[in-house]
Amino acid sequence: MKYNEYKQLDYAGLAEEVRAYWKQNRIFEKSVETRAGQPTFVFYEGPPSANGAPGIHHVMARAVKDIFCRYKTLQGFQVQRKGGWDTHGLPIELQVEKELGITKEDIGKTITVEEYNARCRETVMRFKDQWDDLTERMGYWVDLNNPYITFENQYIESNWALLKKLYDKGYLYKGYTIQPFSPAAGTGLSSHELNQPGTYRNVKDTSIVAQFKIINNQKSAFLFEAAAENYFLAWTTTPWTLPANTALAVGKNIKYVQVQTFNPYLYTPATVILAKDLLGQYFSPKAAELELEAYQPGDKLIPFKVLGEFTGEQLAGVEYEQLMPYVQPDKPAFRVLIGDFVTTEDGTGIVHISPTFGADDFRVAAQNDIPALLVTDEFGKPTPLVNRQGRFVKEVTDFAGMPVKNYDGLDENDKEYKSTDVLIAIKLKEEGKAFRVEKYEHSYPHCWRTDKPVLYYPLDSWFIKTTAVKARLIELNKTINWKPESTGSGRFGNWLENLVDWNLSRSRYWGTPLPIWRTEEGDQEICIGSVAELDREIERSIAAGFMTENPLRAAKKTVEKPTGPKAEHEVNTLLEFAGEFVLSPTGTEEPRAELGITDFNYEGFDLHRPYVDNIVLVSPSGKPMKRELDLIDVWFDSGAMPYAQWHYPFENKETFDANFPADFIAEGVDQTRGWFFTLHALAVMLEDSVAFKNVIANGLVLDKNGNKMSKRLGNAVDPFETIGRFGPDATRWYMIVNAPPWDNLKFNLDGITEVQRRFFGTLQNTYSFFALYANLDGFTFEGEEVPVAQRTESDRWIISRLNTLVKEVAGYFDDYDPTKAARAIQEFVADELSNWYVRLNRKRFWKGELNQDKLAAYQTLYTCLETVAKLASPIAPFYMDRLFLDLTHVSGRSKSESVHLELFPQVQENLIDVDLEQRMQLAQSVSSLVHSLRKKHMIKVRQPLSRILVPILDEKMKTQLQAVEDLILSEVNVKSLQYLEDTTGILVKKIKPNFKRLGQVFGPKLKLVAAQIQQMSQEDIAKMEREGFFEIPVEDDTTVLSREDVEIMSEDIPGWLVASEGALTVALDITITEELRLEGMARELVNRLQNLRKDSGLDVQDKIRVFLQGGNEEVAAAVQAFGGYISEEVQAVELTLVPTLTEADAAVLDMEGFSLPVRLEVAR
RNA sequence: GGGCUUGUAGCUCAGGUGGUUAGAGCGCUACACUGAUAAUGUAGAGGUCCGUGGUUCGAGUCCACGCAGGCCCA
Repeated sequence: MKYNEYKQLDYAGLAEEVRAYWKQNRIFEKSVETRAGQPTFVFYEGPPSANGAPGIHHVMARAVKDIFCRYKTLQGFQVQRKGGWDTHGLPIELQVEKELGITKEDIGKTITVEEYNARCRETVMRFKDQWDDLTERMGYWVDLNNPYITFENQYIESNWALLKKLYDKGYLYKGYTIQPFSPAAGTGLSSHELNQPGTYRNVKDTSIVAQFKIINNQKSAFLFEAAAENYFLAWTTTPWTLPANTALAVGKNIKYVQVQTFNPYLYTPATVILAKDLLGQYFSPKAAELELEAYQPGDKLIPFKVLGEFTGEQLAGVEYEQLMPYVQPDKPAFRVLIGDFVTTEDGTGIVHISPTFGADDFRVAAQNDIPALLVTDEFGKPTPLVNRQGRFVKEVTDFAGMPVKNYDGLDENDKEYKSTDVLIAIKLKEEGKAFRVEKYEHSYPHCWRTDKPVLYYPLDSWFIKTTAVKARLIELNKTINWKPESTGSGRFGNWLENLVDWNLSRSRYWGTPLPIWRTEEGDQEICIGSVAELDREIERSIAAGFMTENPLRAAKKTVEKPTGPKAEHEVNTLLEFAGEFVLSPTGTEEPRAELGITDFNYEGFDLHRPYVDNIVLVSPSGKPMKRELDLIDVWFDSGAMPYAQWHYPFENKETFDANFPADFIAEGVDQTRGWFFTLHALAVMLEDSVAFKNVIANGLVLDKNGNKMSKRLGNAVDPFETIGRFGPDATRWYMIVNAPPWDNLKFNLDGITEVQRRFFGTLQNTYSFFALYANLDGFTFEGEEVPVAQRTESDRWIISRLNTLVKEVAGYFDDYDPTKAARAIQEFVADELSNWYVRLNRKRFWKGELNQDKLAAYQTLYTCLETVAKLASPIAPFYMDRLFLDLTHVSGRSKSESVHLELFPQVQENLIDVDLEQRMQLAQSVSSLVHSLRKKHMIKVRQPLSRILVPILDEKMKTQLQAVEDLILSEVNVKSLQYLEDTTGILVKKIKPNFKRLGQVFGPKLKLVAAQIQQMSQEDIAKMEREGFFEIPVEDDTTVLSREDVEIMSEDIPGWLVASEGALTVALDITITEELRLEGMARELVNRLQNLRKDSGLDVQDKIRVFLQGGNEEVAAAVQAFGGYISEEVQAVELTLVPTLTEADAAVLDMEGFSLPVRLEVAR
């Protein structure tokens, strides 16, 4: 049997062949099956959304996932990889709306929710085929046949079960969030709607800088040392929110000043606090000269005096009196907080906080336990001080019923018109609570439907009370191994530190419905946790007369052909897809009590809107309950994936237990607050556990110039094209070797070419070299292995390096650092295996019979190749599998069908020889220095030289060098190596202070000492070497230097050619004797004859007869002296000098200076 | 605006705990080698280590403040 030989390797074609082989032989499945019963390594697939085409960054992300799953499989773990699809969410809705040319407004009008959702269901899987294709082509092993799909009923049911569990623990509650709200339209607006063109407009509003009176207590005492009355100045462009103020925010590092001055409207003395940077906005420099005492009420210039300066941090916690005391809070408020959103760009550097009317305000208040001001409406429900019509509630007596913006359509140009903001300003001025009132022009959002101003307003929302487990979230996060570490402690850690409750609600259509049914008054509700429970409740509702039939058991319905202004084909598409899931009979007539959960026909109903919305349940007191219309955040879908992918807790309990938590996940760093968080939050709340133990947060894939890839800019790289051109292995290798996955990758196709040449090309060359000669010699690795101890120095060296490599690579993979693993492998293959081991040992492979030495060479090289194939197989799965199989098919050393079914190589510590690795390094350095000397003096390597001289520093160095002496001599073509032991008087030496050591002793005096050392003469150095110490003067004193305080190295040997590298010095004798000259000539002849052999198309094993034309004395002498050597090298059975050769049958060798006719005959 | 992160040769990247001549590969130039040959070796050119301050005998490395790019959040 022969090793496969390749003329020219097509990497992409090879990968396709291997892919087909895997498919045919079910290698992926076997890689999981054969590990049954072994410890599991759990991996979670973060589900991609298939509503867009995959990009090159997905290749990156998935390569990272794949590498560790393959690696752990090699380590003997069973690694199940269930694929998944994320199918809900706003992007899908927006895409559908764009395609149909509709807006959210049309849903329920020109298109039914049913049709709309059918369209979403179709759209979301549109690119599934492309995704599956890429997955296979790039070699990402994941189970595509049984993926979890978030829109399936079972998945939704699992979500419901989890929500119910949270509900039962009291973690699910209804509250509010601050959202854009249009009182004129009576509806909330999405950020998408707010981003419509024309919604933001420049308007002139009344802005107020209000004075908040500081309470004198322990916290604020430092302010009252200088003044008896102090006020905070806070600016707002929405004065209508001032009655709802409950706090003020300052910037932690912003500087604030305390300023004594006068109120400009009442002319009363006032000491105010504001940001130092903004002092100039409120106080004229011209007034700085004025005396406070000279101030007369009504003076245009108001004098001021800075009394003190503080940071925001010092002001935090200071309390003040409520500005407009209409409504009282239910817990302590009116305090200064630190807010990261505070700036000194405008205003006063102090921000007024009204938790009901600002998103920042709400968040910072919640984090600091500051209440919002609320009143109770006629239904007993808490409401803010402004109602849903945009008017003040009656409790705000002075302004009761007034619209906070001009919702009555009054003419604002009318002289009599006064906005509510202006009325508030007037009141504050009168009370001495306004420091400045002025018109302010800014950009403010307006409702795209009514053109009226939008308010930021609290809207009902369902929350998961993540803050209740905040401490535990933080604690458990510390047990997670984050790559890079900073994402876990920094970005994710900080996020947890500033945690707010998880807002679950989404006012949309295509997603998992919130399974909560409520009475109209909200006094009774039920959270449904399963289809069975819903079924029971429906039956109760039917009994109570609220429903007539149970859709979970209903007969098949068909979708009515929609009417309306839609294109015919769209209607058909809708019908087509609707048909796949519309209700069909369950076929069961059993009484409901007997219905087991799995008895439901999950294809027979749909848990999406609108079907669930049509279900009306009955409350314990007999009232109807309707579903809360919200959908839940899609992030819940993906965070629930550890449970829902198995339809847990309804099925697969054992599978779930065996696969929770994950050992490893990997996604983009942008998932920090997305998937990483929702996985973590749900696991902590539901299981009091982490959801994953190791996580790689990978960076972005940018174009080669570091710009984001986008279709619009046309710089996006097509993954199919790239893989088709370079093959998946080089693509993956490039991505991994170039930069750690968590750094952004500047993706450059040239880089793949380079990787292909440098790594794959070199490895393939090495394999081809091996295969060529192994086939000739019939080497199949049969019989005994030559004991490593009996192999050559270089064999043992490469085997030692190989084992070191195995250890390193396993360490890097274990540490989730694939880049270091790839770099180590690449360096080994290119520099050590190919450019040193193979180069030095070439002759052993093609010279002579298959003796033990040759066998050892084959075995060594084979072992290296096979081991490299295993080590690199997680990263380059196709190529390495082919390499592995090409080797093992002949050797039979493994019967595995694939390298991916193998076990990772075990390091053999006893084969690692550090001394040997060191001396080979020495050999490489010496050779490199000799090469460099030859180069400098234009002496070809073919010209033998007589000797090298190496000054040795100690005995060990000598022994080390002696062991590799032959290697060096043959590599550099020199006859002998001499060791120079007593160097005194021969070597010129250089001395250098050991700064690290001396620095610690002398500190500031180091410079003096160093100067003294550098002035030491050759005699001084010799004395120091002899006696082991040396005295030098330092200032008035002397100090004794020991041998360790300095470094001494050779610099020159007079009369020799010298080169040095660090402490190593090499001298070369370049005298060329007659003998050497003839040998050089012989080598030239060998070289020319070899070329001729090759040019004549001879096979490497052909024997020849050589006839050289006589007449040249040099040639004659060389043949005379080295005929045997020449014959052996060129495999000549005869080497003869003949008087004349006719031009017809002779070739002419160019011998640099003369021509030499020659005739070759193949000897049969 | 905030949090996190990156910035070292033309390009891609290394540079534990501070130590005086800052490295590698690619690319470029020159030379050599030639039974691995679309390979290989040797040498050379190429650096304000993003900037400014500071700590230190000594800073690419530590600290502060900036600048530029990126991500997330607002």
